[in-house]
Amino acid sequence: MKNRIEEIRKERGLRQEELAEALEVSRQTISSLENGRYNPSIILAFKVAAYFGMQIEDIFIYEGDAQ
Amino acid sequence: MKNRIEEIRKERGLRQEELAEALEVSRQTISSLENGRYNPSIILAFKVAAYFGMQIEDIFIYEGDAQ
DNA sequence: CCTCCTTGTAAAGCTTGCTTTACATAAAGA
DNA sequence: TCTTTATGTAAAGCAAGCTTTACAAGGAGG
Repeated sequence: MKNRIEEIRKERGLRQEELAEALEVSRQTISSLENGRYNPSIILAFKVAAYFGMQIEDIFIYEGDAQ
Repeated sequence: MKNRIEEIRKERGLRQEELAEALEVSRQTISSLENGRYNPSIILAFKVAAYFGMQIEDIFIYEGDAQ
């Protein structure tokens, strides 16, 4: 799974901490997602998509079985 | 999170076990998802959507913060 | 140089997603 | 009645997502 969180966050001029607060997660969670340390839960993916006003599929890119 | 897995599975004439096999998870996982015992990982949500040829948002319904 | 701001990352711990094994039950058919 | 098929669910255990605390490092500005 790749994701475009960092890209979209920066487009909107947000800091990791601001995004974290808006999504009700820790800053480390945002950092970890942006750097691919783990995948979000589906709940968090929905929150991200809702906050950005986008579809999950436009933010998170599933690349087959591996990862 | 609600989901339409059971509904779509039945539309397509599949047993839980067949769907489980196709998605490479256990039958209990399908049963648990259909009965709302827990939410899927985002990877599994992507697999379900890909298998059904639908968008995640059309199968899984996020209902705000609770659940 | 010093300080602040932003980000990266690690460790420990809790919670949740998923597995295997196992048993129960209802429906359908011989 | 007996058996088979499909489904529900529980328990134990491992893996992954997320938290808090903590520290490191680069860039910008005084």
